[in-house]
Amino acid sequence: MGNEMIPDIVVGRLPLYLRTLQLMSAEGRQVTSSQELGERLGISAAQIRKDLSQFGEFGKQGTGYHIDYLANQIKKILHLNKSWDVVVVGAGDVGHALSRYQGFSNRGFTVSMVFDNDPAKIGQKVGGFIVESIAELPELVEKAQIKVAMLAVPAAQAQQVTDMLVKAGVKAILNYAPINLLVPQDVKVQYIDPVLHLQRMSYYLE
Amino acid sequence: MGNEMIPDIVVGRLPLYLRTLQLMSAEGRQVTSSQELGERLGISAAQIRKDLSQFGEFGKQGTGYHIDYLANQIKKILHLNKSWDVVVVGAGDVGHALSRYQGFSNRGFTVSMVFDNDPAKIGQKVGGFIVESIAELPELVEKAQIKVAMLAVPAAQAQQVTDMLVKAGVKAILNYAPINLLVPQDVKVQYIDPVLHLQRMSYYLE
DNA sequence: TAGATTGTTAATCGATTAACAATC
DNA sequence: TAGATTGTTAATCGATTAACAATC
Repeated sequence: MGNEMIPDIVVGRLPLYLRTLQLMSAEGRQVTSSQELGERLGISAAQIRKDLSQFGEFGKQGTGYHIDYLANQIKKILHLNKSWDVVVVGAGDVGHALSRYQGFSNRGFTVSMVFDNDPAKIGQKVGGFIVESIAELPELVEKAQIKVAMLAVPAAQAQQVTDMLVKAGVKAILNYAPINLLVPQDVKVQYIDPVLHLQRMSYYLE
Repeated sequence: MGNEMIPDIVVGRLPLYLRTLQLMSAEGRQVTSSQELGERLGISAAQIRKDLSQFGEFGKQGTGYHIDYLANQIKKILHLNKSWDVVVVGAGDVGHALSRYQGFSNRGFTVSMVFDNDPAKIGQKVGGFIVESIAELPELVEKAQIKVAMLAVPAAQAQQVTDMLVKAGVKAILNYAPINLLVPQDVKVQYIDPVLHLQRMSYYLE
C-alpha cells in the first residue's frame, strides 16, 4: 500500500534512530523531540520528522515522541519484533568475534550456527557453537529456514559461498570479505570493509 | 587549490575504485574503462568519470585507464603512498580480530599497538602485540605521532577513550562501539556497527 | 581512417531544508 | 491560554545521468 517506494536511504537511517531511542530509554527517559534526536545524531530535526512521516504519525504536536512507543514502531517497521536467526560462515578471527558478540541478541538477531571448511576447525567449539562443515550448510540452512547470514571467509571464496547461501534461501548477507558480491535482485547485501573507512579518512590527513 | 570542496561522497567512492583496480591488477589486467569499472561496482560509468575528473585527467580517449597508473594516482589522492600506523584500543574479540587482520598492511595501514584497561590483559600477547595499559596511551600515542585509531571498547567507555585519543593527537577514528562520538571538527570518525546493517536489511525481509 | 572512450556541460533527478498551519 | 512541536508543503540544494565534442 504505497509501501515499497520508500527510499533506501531513509530505511538506512531508521536503525540509527532506533539505537538512539533505546539508549535514551536505558537512560530512563520517556519523551524526546525531533530536535533532541537530531542533535544526538548530527541530523536535522526536519529530516527526522520527514523520515518518520513516511511510515505514519508517531508524535504529538507540542510534546514530541514517546520514546518507547516510537522505538517499538520502528522495530515493527524494520521487522525486528521477532529475533532473526543468523548463521556465521567462516570461523576465523572475524567469524569468531561475530559468534561471540553480545550485541546481537537484544537488537533482533541470534547467531544460530557457525560454518567453516577447515577440517581442523570443524567439530571444534567457537563462541559456544560447534563449527559445522560448509558441506552441511545447504541442508542445515534450508531446514532451519535461515534468511540472514554473515560472511567472514576469504575474498577468494566469498562468491562461491554466497551462491550456496542464496541457493539455500538466504535473503540478507552481511559481507566482511573485501569484494563485491553478485546476487539475485531479491537478495540484499551489506558490506563491511574497515579498510574502506580508513582510506576514506586518510584523504583528510596530511 | 580548489581542492577542499570535493564532496565527501566522492572521496568515499575512491577506496572502492582503488580496491577494484587492485583486484584487476592482481588478475594481470593492464587497462580498463569507466564502463567496465562501473559494471564491477554497480556504479554508472558517467559517475566514475565525473568522480575522477575532480582530481585530474587520468585516462585516454579511446583507450580508457591504465590500471596500475590510476591505482597509484588514487593512492596518492588518498594519502596512501605511505603506510599509516594505527592503534587498536580494546583487546576484546573485536580488537583481537583487528590486531590479527592481514588485510591492512597492503592497503596502507599498519597496526602498531594494542591497548586495554583490563589488568588481566595488559602484558599479554594479542595478535603479536603486547597489550599496553590505556594509562600509557596518551604518552605512547603522542610520542609515536599516531594519527589513526580503531576503537573496540564497550559503548560506555567509548567517549572517554575518544577524548584521550583526540588529546593525544589522533585525527581519524574507526569506531566499533555502537554509539555516536563527539569530536572536534578536525577529527574524522567512521562507524562500524554490524547490527545497523542487519537491521537495514531486515526491513526487506518478510 | 573508424571506433572507442574520455572529460565536461547541461538536464534530470532525488534528497534536504525551511517554513508554517495545525494542534497538543 | 501560550508555548512547543508535529506533519507536510514548497523551495533549495546537491548528486546523478545523459549527451557529445574532443581526441586517442
